[in-house]
Amino acid sequence: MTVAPEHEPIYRNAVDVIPWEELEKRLESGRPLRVKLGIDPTAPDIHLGFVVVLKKLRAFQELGHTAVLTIGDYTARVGDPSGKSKTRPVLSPEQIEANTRTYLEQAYLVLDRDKTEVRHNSEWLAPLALADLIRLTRATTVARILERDDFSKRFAAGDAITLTELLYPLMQAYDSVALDADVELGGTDQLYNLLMGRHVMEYYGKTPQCVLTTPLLVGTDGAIKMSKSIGNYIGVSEEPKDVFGKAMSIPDRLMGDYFSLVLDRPTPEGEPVEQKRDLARSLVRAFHGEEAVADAERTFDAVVRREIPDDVPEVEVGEDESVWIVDLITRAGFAKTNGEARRFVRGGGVRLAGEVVQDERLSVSAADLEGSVLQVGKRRYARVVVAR
RNA sequence: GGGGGUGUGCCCGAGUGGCCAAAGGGAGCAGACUGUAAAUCUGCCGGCUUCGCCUACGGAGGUUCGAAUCCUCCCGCCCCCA
Repeated sequence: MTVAPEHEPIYRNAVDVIPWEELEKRLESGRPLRVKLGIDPTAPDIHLGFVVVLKKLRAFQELGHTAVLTIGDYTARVGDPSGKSKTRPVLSPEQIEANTRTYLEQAYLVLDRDKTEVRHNSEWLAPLALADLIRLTRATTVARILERDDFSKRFAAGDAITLTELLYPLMQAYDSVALDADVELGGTDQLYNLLMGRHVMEYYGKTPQCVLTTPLLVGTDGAIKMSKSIGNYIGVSEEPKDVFGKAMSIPDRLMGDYFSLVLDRPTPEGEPVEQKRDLARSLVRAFHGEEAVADAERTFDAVVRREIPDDVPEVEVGEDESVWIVDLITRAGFAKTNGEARRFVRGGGVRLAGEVVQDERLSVSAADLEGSVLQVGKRRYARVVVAR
């Protein structure tokens, strides 16, 4: 069996396609496939790492298939205890709903709204009775669950694994049963869960879904996969200037990944800096439109040249105050504690009106401060305004 | 149900009565260099208007002039047996 050329966008960059012959057969059948992608509404924003798999879903849509975006509202309510011993805070229905809303809005930056079916897994998980759950648990065995890499590692390391966590793959798999998924997409870290979907569908007498995984995008730190909690992410709804700046801070060696996985085009020829500018512009364009590009780039250049950007945030001081420099830094939100602010000054990282502040005890009257720009570190600025 | 182990700063991890705000490493932040890259070097890295004070070594008590270090109880986690 060979792959039809028009299906190339489906397979491009895919890591696992299981079983590919079956997927090919279904693609060939001419019927619109139900392509499932699950998202957990645990954080309010989508970042580039998720865009990778969204793009893949989009590729299916382009070929006329149905994207089934599955919101894990029920699973979010239970609270996924994955990762170490900390139980994640259980989200309230309101938070979940709010997250879902922004999620969808952002997802439609990539997806075709008209070919997207949005479902919530509370729809079928909430009504499950204990007997139903027990039936579901019989679909697999402890050994099978534990063979999964992260579980086996944690088990071997003697870390805690809650029963809820063990149930997670089953719940996700049950989503596929309820949705009659033809294909389920996910990052490579989802492979196990996706395969569980196949297994459980079969157990319920359904035709097992095909599974396709996409690579995990490494974050801006160049070290590990992009994640909100690590802070190495670029969010699709971030300010254009931040998207641009963060893109410029990605290590050179990741250019190829970003072009191919996020922008879906080959890395252009040229110097690394130029490639990166291209990337930065393209990202801003994709999420904020062409008109935001020039401005973001201008701001970036100004910051690099250590000029003061046009739109600096303001710090307010009282009319008659004499303001201590350390306090000013904290008030501007550049330091969480006075101690931290003090350290910035000691380290020579603070400028006021262009002058490096030498003495952490410096105090300046509000009148003298008015209009001056406070700079902390290389690229954080605030303009002092007097409240009257 | 029984037995054993363990709990240190963002993370890992030393420390077993004073010299401990606590070694070392990682992460992070700031500075130099630069392309908001990589590598390297330097400094900082509990709080406080800081030559001092306060809070801290799972929690609560206790012993002591003095405890992260010793004792008691409690809690969490892990392992083994049942």
